[in-house]
Amino acid sequence: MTPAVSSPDGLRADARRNHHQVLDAARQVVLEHGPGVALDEIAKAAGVGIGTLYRRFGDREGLYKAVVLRALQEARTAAEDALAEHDNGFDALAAYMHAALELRTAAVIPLVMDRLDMDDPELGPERETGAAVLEEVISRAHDDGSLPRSVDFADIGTMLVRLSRPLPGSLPREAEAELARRQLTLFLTGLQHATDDTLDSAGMSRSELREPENQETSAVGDTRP
Amino acid sequence: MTPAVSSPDGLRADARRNHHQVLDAARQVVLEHGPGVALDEIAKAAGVGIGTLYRRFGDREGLYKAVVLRALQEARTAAEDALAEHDNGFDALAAYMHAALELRTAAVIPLVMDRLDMDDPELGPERETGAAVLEEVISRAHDDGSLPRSVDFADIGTMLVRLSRPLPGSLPREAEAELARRQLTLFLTGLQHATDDTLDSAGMSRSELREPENQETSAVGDTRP
Amino acid sequence: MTPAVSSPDGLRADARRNHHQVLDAARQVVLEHGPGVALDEIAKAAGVGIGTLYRRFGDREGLYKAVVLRALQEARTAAEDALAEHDNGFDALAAYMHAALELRTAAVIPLVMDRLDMDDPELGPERETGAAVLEEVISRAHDDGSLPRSVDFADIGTMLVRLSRPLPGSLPREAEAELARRQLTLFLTGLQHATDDTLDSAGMSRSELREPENQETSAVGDTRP
Amino acid sequence: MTPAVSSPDGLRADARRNHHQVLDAARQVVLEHGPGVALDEIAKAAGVGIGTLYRRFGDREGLYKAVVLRALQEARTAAEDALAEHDNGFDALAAYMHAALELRTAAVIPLVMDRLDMDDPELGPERETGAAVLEEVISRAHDDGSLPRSVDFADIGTMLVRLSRPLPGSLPREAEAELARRQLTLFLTGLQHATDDTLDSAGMSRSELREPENQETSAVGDTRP
DNA sequence: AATGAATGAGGGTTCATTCAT
DNA sequence: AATGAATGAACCCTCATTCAT
Repeated sequence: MTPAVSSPDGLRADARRNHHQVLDAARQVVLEHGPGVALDEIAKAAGVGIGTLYRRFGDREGLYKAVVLRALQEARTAAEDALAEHDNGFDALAAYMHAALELRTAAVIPLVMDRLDMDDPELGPERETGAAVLEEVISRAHDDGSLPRSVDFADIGTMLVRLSRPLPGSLPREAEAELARRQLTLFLTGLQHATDDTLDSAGMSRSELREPENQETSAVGDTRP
Repeated sequence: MTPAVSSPDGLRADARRNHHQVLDAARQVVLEHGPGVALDEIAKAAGVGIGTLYRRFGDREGLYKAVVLRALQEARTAAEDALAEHDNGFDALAAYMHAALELRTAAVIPLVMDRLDMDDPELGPERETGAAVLEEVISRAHDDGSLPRSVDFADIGTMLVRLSRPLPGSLPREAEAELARRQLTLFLTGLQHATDDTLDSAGMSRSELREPENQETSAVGDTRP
Repeated sequence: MTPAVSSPDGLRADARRNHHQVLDAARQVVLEHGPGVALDEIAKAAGVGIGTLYRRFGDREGLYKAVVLRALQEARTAAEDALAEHDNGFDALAAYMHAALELRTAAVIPLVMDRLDMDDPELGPERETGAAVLEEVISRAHDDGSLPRSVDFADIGTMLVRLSRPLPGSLPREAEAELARRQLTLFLTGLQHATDDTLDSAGMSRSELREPENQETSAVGDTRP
Repeated sequence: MTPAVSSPDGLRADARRNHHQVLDAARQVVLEHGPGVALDEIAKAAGVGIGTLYRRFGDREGLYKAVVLRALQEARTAAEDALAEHDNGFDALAAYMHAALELRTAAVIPLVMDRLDMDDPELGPERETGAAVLEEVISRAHDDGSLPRSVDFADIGTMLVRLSRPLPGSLPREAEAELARRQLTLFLTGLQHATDDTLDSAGMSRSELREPENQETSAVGDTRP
C-alpha cells in the first residue's frame, strides 16, 4: 500500500507528530545540505528511525512530494491574499512576488523540483491551482494596464524560481535574503517601466512553458539520488 | 607530481588533445547532468579511460577547476571588450551582462563553484581579475551617473549567476536562453530606472560579498559527489 | 556515530552474532592472506554483506582494532596466569612466552599492527596493560637473578613478535608452530646462559622501544591497502 | 622475448647503468615502503621511466627476482668467507649468521620472497647453492661437536629470516639493526648451550623444510600485488 | 632503447532501500 | 507502528601493465 503522503489525518497521535517532524526536518536539512543529502540525516534530524521515514513517505521522491505540497499550499494562500488586498494589478503582483520570496519554505521547491514528477496526480493539481492563481494576478495587471502584455507568465514565474534558489557559496542567511529582495525590487522596477517595445521576442504563457515544442532540451539537474 | 590542471602546453600531442576533449566533455556533461555526475560518464563522453581523466586532473575538483578557469578567462575577455566598445557606463554594463549570459560556457561556473576552493592559487587570481573588471564596469556607470550608487556589485554579479543557471525542468535550450535574455532585459530596465530611493537597504560591495561577517550561513548546495 | 568497535553488548541478537562472525573471519582470513586482503573477502567469509562490515567497524582500521583488542586481552590473561603459577622469574617468563606463542590469535597482532594507531584511546590502554604485565614478568626475573639485567624488554618483546609472524613460504601449520616453539626454546636457552657480558650494547626498555629519539626510521611495512 | 633479468652484461652502457640504478632503487624503496609499493615509485627513485623498468624486468616479479638474485650471491660469498676464516664449526656458523644479518641487502629477501616462485630456473639454483653452503657450515659444526645434531637446518635458516625482517612499527634504522644483533647473539648463546635434550622434537633438514608432506598449510603473505 | 601517456580492473566506501526484530 | 541492522549497487580512486611516440 502506497503511503498516504499528503494526509496524516487518520493516524495515531504519535504517528501524526512524526509526520510533521519529518517534514520540518526535511525542509531544514535540504536547505542546509542540498537535495542530495542522505536520508539518514533527515531521519536523525527528525528524531525518528530511517524505517519510519520510509514507512511514512515511501522513498525520497515521496518525501519531497510532501514537502513541496505544503510549500505550494502556502504559496497559493499568499497569492490569494495578494489579490484580496490590492486593487491595482501591479501592486498585487509585487505583493505576491515579495510574499512568495519571503516564504522561506518556497525555497525548497526549486531545489527539489527536478527530482519530482510534477505531473503526479497529487502534485499536478496543486501546482496547477498555484499557477492558476499567479496567472490570475498577472492577467489582472495586464488588464488594468499596469503591466505590459509582452511580459508573460514565464518571465514572472521563473524569475521567482531564480530568486528563491540559494546562491552557491555561503552568504549569511539574512544577507542572502536581503539580496534577493533587492533584486526582486529591481526586477519589479523593470516591469513597471517596461513597455511593449522593451522586449523584442514573444513571451511564454503558462501552457507554452509547460509544454514546449519539444526539441533538444537543455536538461540540467543532478544525478540521482 | 600534481597534474598541470591549467596548462596542457608541454604535453605530447595526443595528451594535449585528450586534455581538451575532457574539458569539453566535462562542460557538456555537467551542464546536462549536473555537478554530481559520475566521472566515468565524463570520461566516456570524452572518449578516454577514467584513468586518463584522473591522471590529467587529479580528481573532480581538479577537473572542475580547469573548466572554471577557461570559463573565467572567456568572461574576462567579454568584460574588456564591453569596456572598449562603449563610452556610456550603463551601455557597457548592459553589453557585458548580455555577453556573459550568451557565453554558454559561463553557465557551468555556478553549477560547479561550490565544489571548489575559490581561493585556490590558480583560481583566485583569475577570479579576482574577472571580478575586478566587472567592478570597473560598474564604477564607470556609477561615475557617469548612469547607474545609481545604491546598486552595488553583489546585485549585478549574483543576478548574472541566477540568470546563467539552468532552470529545473526541461525547456528547449533556445527557449531557456531566450527567457534568460528577456529577464536580463527587464532587470536592466529596472537598473536604468532605479534611483537611490528604489532600494532601501545598503548594497554589498565585492569585498562584502566575499567576506561576510560570518554568521550562520544559509549554506546550500549538494552533498559531496 | 562511530561504530562501537569493542563492545557489541547493546546490540540486537543478530547484530551481536554478526559482530563475532566478522571478527573471527577477519582473524582467519588475515592469517591466511595477509593484512592487505580485500575486505570483501572477509565479509564473505563471515557470511555478511560488505556494508555490514563497514557499519560495524567503520573501516579496515576499525576492524583490525577490534581484532587486536581481543588478542591483547587474551595475551594479558596469559601473562597474569604465568605470574600466578610460577615463583621463579625465569620460569614465569618462559611460561609466558610459550603461552603467547601458542595463542595462535596473537599472531595477527604484528601482521596488522602497522595499520593501527597504537596510541588510540581504546587500544593504547590495553596495550599498555599488556606491556606492563610483561614488564613485571621481566622485572621479577631480573630481581631474583634468573635473567641478566642486560637483557631488556625489547629483546623479549620483539622476539615474540618475530616468532609469532608466519614465515613466508608455506609450511604446514603444525610444522610452522613446532619450528617456532623450538626456536623459542633455543632463545630461552640463550637467555638462561646469558651473562651481563654476553651483550655488549645497552638494551632498550619499554619506553625506549616506544619512543626512540626519532631519527630516520627503517620504516617498513606495506603500502596502504 | 623475456628480459634477461639477471645479466645486464651485453647491454649498452646507459642501459647497464639503468639496470643497476633500478636494482638499487628497488632495494631501497622496498625496504622503506614495503613490497607493495607502487612500481612508479621505484622507477622515480631510480630516475628512469616506468617503461624502462618494465622493459628491463618484465614485471614486479621479474624485478624482485633480480633483487633477490643479487642478495643471494652476496649471502653465498659471506658463507664461503666464514668457512674459509674459521676452523671451529660453531665459530663459522656464528660468523656467517652475523654476516648475513649485517648484509642489509639480505633484508629484502624475506620481504619479497612470497611474491616469487623460488623454484624458478634462475632463482632455484642460486638459492640451492646458497642453502648448500649454509648446510655445509652446519654440517661442519655438527661434525666437530660444536653444535648438537638436534639443531637442524630449519632452526638456523628461518631464524635468519625472522631476524632479517623489519619489525612493524618504526624504530630508527640503527636501533633495529642493533636489536637484531643482540637477539642473534642470544640465540647463538642458546645454540652453544643446547644439548640433544634441549629440544624434544625432531628438527627439519633442508629437504624437509622445502618439501613438507603437504597438509593444510598456514599460508600467509599478502594479497597481490 | 627510453619515455611517459592511456587503460581498466580492483578495492574502498557510501547510502538508498528492504526487512527482521 | 517504529526501529535500526543488513544489503549491495554505484561511485571514487589507484596502480599494474601496455603501447604510441
